[in-house]
Amino acid sequence: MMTQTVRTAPSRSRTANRRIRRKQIISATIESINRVGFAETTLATVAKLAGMSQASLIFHFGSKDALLVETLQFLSDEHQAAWKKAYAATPDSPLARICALIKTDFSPHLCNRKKIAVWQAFWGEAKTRPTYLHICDSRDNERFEVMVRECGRLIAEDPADRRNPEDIASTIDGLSDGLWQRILINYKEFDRKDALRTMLVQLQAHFPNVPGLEAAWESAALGDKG
Amino acid sequence: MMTQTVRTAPSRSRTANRRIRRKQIISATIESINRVGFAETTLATVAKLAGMSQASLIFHFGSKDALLVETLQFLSDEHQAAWKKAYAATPDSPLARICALIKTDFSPHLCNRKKIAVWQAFWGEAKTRPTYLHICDSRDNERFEVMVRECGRLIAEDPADRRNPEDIASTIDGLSDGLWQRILINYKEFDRKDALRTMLVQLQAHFPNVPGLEAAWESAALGDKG
DNA sequence: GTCTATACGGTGATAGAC
DNA sequence: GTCTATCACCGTATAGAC
Repeated sequence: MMTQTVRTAPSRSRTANRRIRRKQIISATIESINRVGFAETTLATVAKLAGMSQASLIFHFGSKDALLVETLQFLSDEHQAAWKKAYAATPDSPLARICALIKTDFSPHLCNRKKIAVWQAFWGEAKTRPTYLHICDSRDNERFEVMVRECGRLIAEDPADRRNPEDIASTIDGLSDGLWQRILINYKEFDRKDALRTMLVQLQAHFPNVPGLEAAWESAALGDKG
Repeated sequence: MMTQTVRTAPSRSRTANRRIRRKQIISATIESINRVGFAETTLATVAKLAGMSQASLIFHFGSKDALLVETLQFLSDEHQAAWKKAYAATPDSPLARICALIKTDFSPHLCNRKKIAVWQAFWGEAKTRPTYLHICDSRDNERFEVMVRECGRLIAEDPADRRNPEDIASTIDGLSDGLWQRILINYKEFDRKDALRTMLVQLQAHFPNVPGLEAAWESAALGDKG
């Protein structure tokens, strides 16, 4: 049963090819949702963008529904990997970490009209598709918990500060989501940089007496690469 | 050519019936998007909920696309009428008006999972449908301008306050949008009342030295009826 | 105005050659 | 694994009776 270890190279290359193909198809799905929308995305539109036949999509994913779920999962994993990487690369200071988490959300790699359009499309379908709802909910919750913890630590630095960390984290994460939407809808007057400035304004309002907030904000990397 | 003025009553009743029918169909469309989602909403699902044939829907709206556009327009008009009514019914104080605008957004009549699901569905399709984009953009912009003006007046009450009213208004409106989304996705842990509390937390952060903020917040009506 | 019946194109998925 | 050909089904919209 274990003799296949003699030659693993071909097997590795096979699964590598498999992953590359799947990634190609998922990218084409994202591109299709971006160009023609979720409701108009069909196997035909995806196959054309991926440069292969509809039958190949079914071969690799089993069904259109499964492809869409895996596309959403890909975006969710990408987002999670990005903020976790930025978090890990940031010194253990609540202020620095809050800034890093926020800035990651608005890095060009994650925050562009194409990706936002696709996220928005999945959110729009989430209520009637339990699988989507679960993926979207998990994405938000894990990051929210980290944000609550860091806000709690920052608040605790001032013993007189009695605010609830969850409330502060809710305004931060909530504003992130709302500004993403505004970038998509009101793109002629509001872009990524406007959103970053707005996030800083809110942060300053929450922590007017914390020294070095602007410095921490400026020095936080955008964390461009996922 | 003008003799039909002799009897306008039947004509009025005809157009009244027409409006009632159209309203019925739009309500059924909202219900369908809420139940089966935008992508799965068909003339068949709407017709069944409306209790009439598919041909009747086409007769009244011309096409499925036109019906969807008019449904979005209906929601937009409803939202606009609600905040304008609340605004008009509020004393001419910037603080009271800001509170009224915020609270209207979270009144049960506008802010429930059914309506949010439908808005979210249209936002998800907005990027690829210029008509949707235009309606959504107009909805946001007009309210935003009022919010900017009232924030400006409130800021001006303190001559030392040099903040930009647009930035403050962006955080308020942006958070409203983000919390709507969270109510939809994370409904088990976050509802309308949580959202209202979160909005107040942000407002307090922006205006910690404004006297009577909590009182103004409490006395602002929810503006339940559109 | 509202219905039933239907035209017609496009949809996801399968079969089978290579 | 990937393709072409094909299937059964469902989508919007129309025609025409009432």
